[in-house]
Amino acid sequence: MRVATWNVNSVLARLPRLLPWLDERAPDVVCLQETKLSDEAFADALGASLAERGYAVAHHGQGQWNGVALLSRVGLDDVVRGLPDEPRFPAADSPPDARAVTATCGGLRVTSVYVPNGRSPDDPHYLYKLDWLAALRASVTDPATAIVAGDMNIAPTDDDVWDPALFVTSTHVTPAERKALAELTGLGLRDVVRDRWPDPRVFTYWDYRAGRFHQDLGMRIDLVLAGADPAGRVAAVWIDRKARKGKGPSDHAPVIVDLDTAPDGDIGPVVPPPSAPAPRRSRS
DNA sequence: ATGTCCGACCACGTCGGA
Repeated sequence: MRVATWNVNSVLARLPRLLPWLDERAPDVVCLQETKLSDEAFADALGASLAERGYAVAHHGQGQWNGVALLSRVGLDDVVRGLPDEPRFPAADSPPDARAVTATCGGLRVTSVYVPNGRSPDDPHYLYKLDWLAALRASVTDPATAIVAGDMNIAPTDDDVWDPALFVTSTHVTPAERKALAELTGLGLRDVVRDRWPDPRVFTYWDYRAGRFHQDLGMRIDLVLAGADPAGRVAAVWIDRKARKGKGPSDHAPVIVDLDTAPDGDIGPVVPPPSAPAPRRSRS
């Protein structure tokens, strides 16, 4: 089962990249962030194309900003939009941002998250970010079968930033944010990209400006956090840098995780074992 | 400081957000 997360920075602007990417990578479960559409507009723009490809969809959108979605072709059940008791910004009676959507897909409880940016450590939005992370942690009730994936807007360590010195006064790297993330992973969630790729300079986001992608000056802020069950079945993990290249990319690259099928589980298509004989090709 | 992109809007340029 292939699980992916991608901050698309407007799903409408990214349609010419998203649909070919789905066809090429064939993920079974996709967490999208920053769709920037209402639920109605998302259904109008993508409903038919996704149904054609076999995806069930749970979109949680608000229009101009934010917006998250889950696409799945291994089941999509018990959808929950938002987080229980999620904080609101700028005031407690403001409408909630569309930043999380959860469903059961292929036997896993998957949440697509778009953590608040924080803007700067002295901004009220930063405190909102910390509160939101606490609500996210509280929402994970069964860590063993959970996957929390998306744009965390936190670089877990200095190895996840192209130049830590430039970020000392910035959000994304502060001890409080990293502590909030550590408390989330402390539930028993593995950062599976870091497990697989322990060296520095493994990035998922590069600013559009100043040729940052070309120079590989990025950050790793898009994470796949996996509970014991999925983490124990990780077969492959990579950051799909190809999707960041070419014409009209998002500023984020997708993160892709392949899970082996459990021996007795009903969690999706079975991958043929490597020993299976290759299909004979007819010459014509 | 800031070489870009995105969506909105009393829209054809400017602005907030990232």
